[in-house]
Amino acid sequence: MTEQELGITERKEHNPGEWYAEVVRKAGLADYAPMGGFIVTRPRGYAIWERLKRHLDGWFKETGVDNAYFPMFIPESYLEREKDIVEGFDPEVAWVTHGGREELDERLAVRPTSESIIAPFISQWVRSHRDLPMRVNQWCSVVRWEATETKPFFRTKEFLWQEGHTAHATHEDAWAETMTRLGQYERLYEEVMAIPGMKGRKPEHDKFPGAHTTTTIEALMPDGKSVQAGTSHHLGTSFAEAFDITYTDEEETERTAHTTSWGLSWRALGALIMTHSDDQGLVVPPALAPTQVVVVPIWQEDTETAVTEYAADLAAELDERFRVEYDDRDGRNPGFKFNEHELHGVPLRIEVGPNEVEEDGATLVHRPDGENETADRDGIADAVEDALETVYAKLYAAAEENLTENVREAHGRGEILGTIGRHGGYVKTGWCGDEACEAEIKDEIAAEIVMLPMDRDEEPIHETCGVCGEAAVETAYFAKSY
RNA sequence: GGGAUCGUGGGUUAGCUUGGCUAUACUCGCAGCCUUGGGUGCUGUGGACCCCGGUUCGAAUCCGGGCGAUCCCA
Repeated sequence: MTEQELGITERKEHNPGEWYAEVVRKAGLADYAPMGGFIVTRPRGYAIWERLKRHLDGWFKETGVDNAYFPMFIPESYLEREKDIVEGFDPEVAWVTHGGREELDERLAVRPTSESIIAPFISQWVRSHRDLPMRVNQWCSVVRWEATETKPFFRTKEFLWQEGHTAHATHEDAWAETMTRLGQYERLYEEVMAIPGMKGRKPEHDKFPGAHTTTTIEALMPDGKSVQAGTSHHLGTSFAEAFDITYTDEEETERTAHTTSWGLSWRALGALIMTHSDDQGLVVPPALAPTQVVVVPIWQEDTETAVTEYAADLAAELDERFRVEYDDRDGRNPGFKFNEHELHGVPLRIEVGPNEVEEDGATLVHRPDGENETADRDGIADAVEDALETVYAKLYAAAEENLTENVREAHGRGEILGTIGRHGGYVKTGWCGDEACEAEIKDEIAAEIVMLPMDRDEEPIHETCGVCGEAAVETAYFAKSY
């Protein structure tokens, strides 16, 4: 009874939607805001976002990206300069029409994305080929007034993200940039979040408005749905033309630049929660956990002094290398503390009682599976380091297994529908390139083409389209998605 | 886009069919006591009927609308 009130009551396997909502609330990550579709990100949730951000931002800076900040409002006339952007985002733009009591002469869009406010400045800043490549990134929030249902972190009307915008001399340079950023997103997912991803292209009809190519990294959730985990767009020259981003080359000829943009949002948090967490609550890989290690002292009246001194000393030593919490709260028994730290997703728990003091050791317990190990007091920090690596490895292995077991091949309408319906996951099949063939699957089972192979010239796995039977031009990956 | 379920202290909830006294219980917070190998016990105390309108002598309960949440289908 008590357990049901404080902990997670829904089972991940039976009711993933409700389970997810419970983890988000009870692990203290977010609350619902008074306006539908908005959330309040609580310190525990924001701390994870900050760590994600720190990793990615570091890699950006190492690879020539500078941070900047642009206004959150975009004049309507700016937004209209690239017609695809207008059409693509029109239904979900929030507008500011008044400043105080005064109606504005020109209404202002709350940025749904910032190409149209950043590009005009890149245009001013780029004069010669020596100014290229030009790279700016901003960490900010954007607003998209989605009509669809919202879910904390996965889909909210306002969300936090980073958006990078670059200009390059050649198509090839821009392509290299696009792939560099996609690679960094993949690295973030794999190394930091312990989630394997698959890289690919979006089909024509699902590209970013106006883009030459939209690339994506997709991650598979345990309920069989795919998440677009990050995107990187080669924008070609359409934005440069619309916003006049030109440069003078070595021969003093004026040329149009090639631009890119790329973004990763707090949807990554949603994917993280959904992937690793369980019926006990949140599970977070060590690299992201606000608290990596919790030390819980366990004593009886006559052992109190010995145990607490030993445990406090141990915690202090570990604190030099890890993010450590020493949980010496009075009036809470160990069981309570264990449950609470499991709910909060602390990757490693260290139990210290009379037995450990006696043996000059410590008991290390892994969050993902409750596995115990004993470590010597000497060299405890190295043992903790190893244990944290083991925790990461366990999480990655489980996620990787889920992915590899859920990429299947199918051919023919019934087989595609049946395979997705029965197992979820990805189904690859030949595709003729016609959107209508995707629509046919989508209408039936709400699965769509989430990805095409990165290499345009790759031979399709089947000679004919899995839906209509015409000649296939490429391989399509169908999946249900968030 | 269509359908279903739901909204009561911070959390979980009883009461609603058949309108009626100070709105139930657990948990939680605070003060104090107790003390620890998987959600310990005791005392005191704090805190709620999603919003607007309607019916009525009287609405948490009935009716209408709105907002919000979850799930299923397209």
